[in-house]
Amino acid sequence: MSTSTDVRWLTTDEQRLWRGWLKLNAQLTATLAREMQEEAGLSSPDFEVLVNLTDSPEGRVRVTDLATQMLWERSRVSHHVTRMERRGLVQRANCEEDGRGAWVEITAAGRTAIEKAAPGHVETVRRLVFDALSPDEVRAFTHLVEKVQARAAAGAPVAEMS
Amino acid sequence: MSTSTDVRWLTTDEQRLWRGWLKLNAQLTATLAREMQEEAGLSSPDFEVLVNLTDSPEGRVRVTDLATQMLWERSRVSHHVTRMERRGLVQRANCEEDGRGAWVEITAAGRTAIEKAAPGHVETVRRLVFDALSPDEVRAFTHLVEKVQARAAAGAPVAEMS
DNA sequence: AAAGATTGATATCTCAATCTTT
DNA sequence: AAAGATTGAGATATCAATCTTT
Repeated sequence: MSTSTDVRWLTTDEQRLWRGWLKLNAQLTATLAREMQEEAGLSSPDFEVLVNLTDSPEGRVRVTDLATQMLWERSRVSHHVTRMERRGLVQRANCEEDGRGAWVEITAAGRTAIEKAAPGHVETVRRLVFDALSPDEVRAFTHLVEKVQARAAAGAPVAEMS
Repeated sequence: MSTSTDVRWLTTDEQRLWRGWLKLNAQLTATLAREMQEEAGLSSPDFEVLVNLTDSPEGRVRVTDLATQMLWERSRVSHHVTRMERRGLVQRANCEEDGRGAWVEITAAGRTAIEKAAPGHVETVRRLVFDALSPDEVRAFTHLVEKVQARAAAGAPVAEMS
C-alpha cells in the first residue's frame, strides 16, 4: 500500500501538535480515571456505559447500539454489562420488538452512582481544561476539533472490511 | 470535598467541546491501532514503547523512566517488556550505575518493526488530522493544546498521595 | 527503610466460536 | 443465511506482595 520512500513525514509544527495532543490526552484520561475511582468507585468504562444509558430518555439502550456509540466490540459490552449487573448498576431486559435483542438499562443504584460521580468529574474537567480557556478559545477549540472529526469519522469504521 | 449543590456544570459550548474531544480521541485511537496491527503487527502499547526507546539516543531507557514517560505502572512496563522480549523486539540489560535498575533496549528486530510501522502510521495521522488543517490552524491548535496541558500536567501526577 | 524492579493473582479486553431469532 | 447477543479461551492490565540493591 505505502512504499517506504516518498513518505510525507510530519513537520516540526505538526509533530509538536500531535505529541502534545497525545500527551494531554493521556494526562486527562489518567487523572479523570483516578479521581472517579476514588470518589465514586467507578472505572472510566463503567462511567462511559452509565453516561450512554442516561443519555437515553428511557435509560436503556440496546447492546449493539451501546457498542456502536462507544466504539466497543459487542462482546466487550456483553462482558462488561455482566460485571456491572453483578454490582447492581445495570440490568438486562428482553426486547419486545426483536426477540434477538437485549436492552441494557440503568438501575436506581446506577443512577445513584453516576450522580455521585458527576460533580467531581465535572469539577475536574473544569479545573483541568476550561479554567485555562476563555469562551472565545472554547469556540475556536471546538471548531478545530470538529473540523478534524469530520475527517476522522470517515476513516474510523468499527468494522471496515470483511 | 465537593458538595452536591453549587456545582458549576458545563455550558452547552463547553459540553460540545468536551464530548467532541472525547469522540475524536476514541476515533483516532481506534483507527491508528487497527491500522498498525494490520500493517506491522504492532499494538499501540508496543508502538508506544518502541517510540520511547528510539527517542533515546542510546536506544535504551530505564524501566521507571519508561513508566513515567508513558504514564504506566512500573509493573505494566515489566510485564509488557517481558512479552515484547519474547517476540524479540526489545531486550533487558543490567544497569552499571545502579545495581537495582534495568535497561530496556530496542533490538535490531525492534527497529525493523517500528520502521515498518512508521510510514503507514504517519500517513494515517496526516490523512485524518493534518489534511484537515491549514498551517495557521495547526499553530492555533497547538497553542490551545499546550495551554490546557500546562494546567493538566499539574493535576495528573502518577502517584499523588501515599 | 526506601527505591527499582519483578512476580502472581485477579480483573478486564479481544478474538473466535456458539446459540437463538429473524 | 444473516443479525443480535453471549460464551470461553487467551492476551493484556491492575493491584498487592515480594525480592534485591542502595
